[in-house]
Amino acid sequence: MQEEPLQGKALVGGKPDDETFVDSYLLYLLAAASRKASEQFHSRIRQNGLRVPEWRVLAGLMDKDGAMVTRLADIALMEQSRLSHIIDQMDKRGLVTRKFDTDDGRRKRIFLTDHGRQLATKMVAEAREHEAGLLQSLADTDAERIKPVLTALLKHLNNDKPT
Amino acid sequence: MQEEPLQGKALVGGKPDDETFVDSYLLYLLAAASRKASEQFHSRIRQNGLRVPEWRVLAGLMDKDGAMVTRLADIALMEQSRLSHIIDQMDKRGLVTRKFDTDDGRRKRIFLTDHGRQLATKMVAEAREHEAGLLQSLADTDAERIKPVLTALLKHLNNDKPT
DNA sequence: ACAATGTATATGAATTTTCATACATTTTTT
DNA sequence: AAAAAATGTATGAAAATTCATATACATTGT
Repeated sequence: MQEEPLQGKALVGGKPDDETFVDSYLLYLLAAASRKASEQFHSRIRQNGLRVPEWRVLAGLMDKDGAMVTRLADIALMEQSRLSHIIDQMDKRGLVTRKFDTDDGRRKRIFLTDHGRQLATKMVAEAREHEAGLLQSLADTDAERIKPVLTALLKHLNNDKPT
Repeated sequence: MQEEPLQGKALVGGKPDDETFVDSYLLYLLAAASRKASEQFHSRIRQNGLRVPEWRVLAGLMDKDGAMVTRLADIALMEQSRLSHIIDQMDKRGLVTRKFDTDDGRRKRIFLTDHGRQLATKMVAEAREHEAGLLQSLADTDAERIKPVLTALLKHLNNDKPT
């Protein structure tokens, strides 16, 4: 927690583009694009009394209602134990419910409640609306081609699964 | 925390593709691509005794050593207060150091220490290496075109700054 | 020159997230 | 058919992150 004096603007500031790292680093571009693109919508999520991970769970369940925990965690881009905690809370709030899987006693399957589905439906509509605006503002841009590119990347990433 | 019986595979599983939401939702694709693409490298980061946000700080400083806190938080994709906490820890570990800005007494500027720069340099090398592998495995794929597309998207996102 | 307003960072309590592991069940091996 | 290994979920303590706000300095308007 030391504090030294000296050093001002002088030393700081831009390098020539060919010396920068992050701006041309794929994983950074992905993370940055995701964060910056999502910022606005994330605040809409909060305005609806949800946190981002909860929204991801709702959205995931809209596509795969009754998903098992592990699968849902994968879809919702979070760790299993975190999902368990979040399900606890969403269950208490009456948004989702757990049911035993008939075939495999280890599994629980997560379902939207009526209330949950109602909220999810509303949010999906907002999401689509927001996305439309985003995509429209992208028209006539390179970024326009982004969806197929991301889809291809994801497909690729899901194949030769990690080390 | 209720647990009901019944319900198995029967109700679960895939909808036709045109009914799914997340798989065609831009913000989801971005978040998923980012997470899945980064997974492997993130474990490398931890193997080097860093957490992901710390790596982002190091990487950011490689490009903009002496950045002010707010700017660095933006680069490192995190909130200002979080960065402050992280700087505390990195400072204690001797990776970075705070210096007063001569021109504006409110500002602090963050610099890599020698040790920090050494580690950052090593990690950047690893990152580039890892990225090369990723890009290579992408060759002859749509995803190949991803960088320019993301760059365009980011540029766009940074212009008409949020509402 | 002085309020008033705005900006930059730090701080600490509250909340969220992670990490390691426990527990229950299923699958595989012998 | 046991035993061993693997899988699915939950749990709780530890650690990280957020949120609201304090503090300090800068800028603006009068």
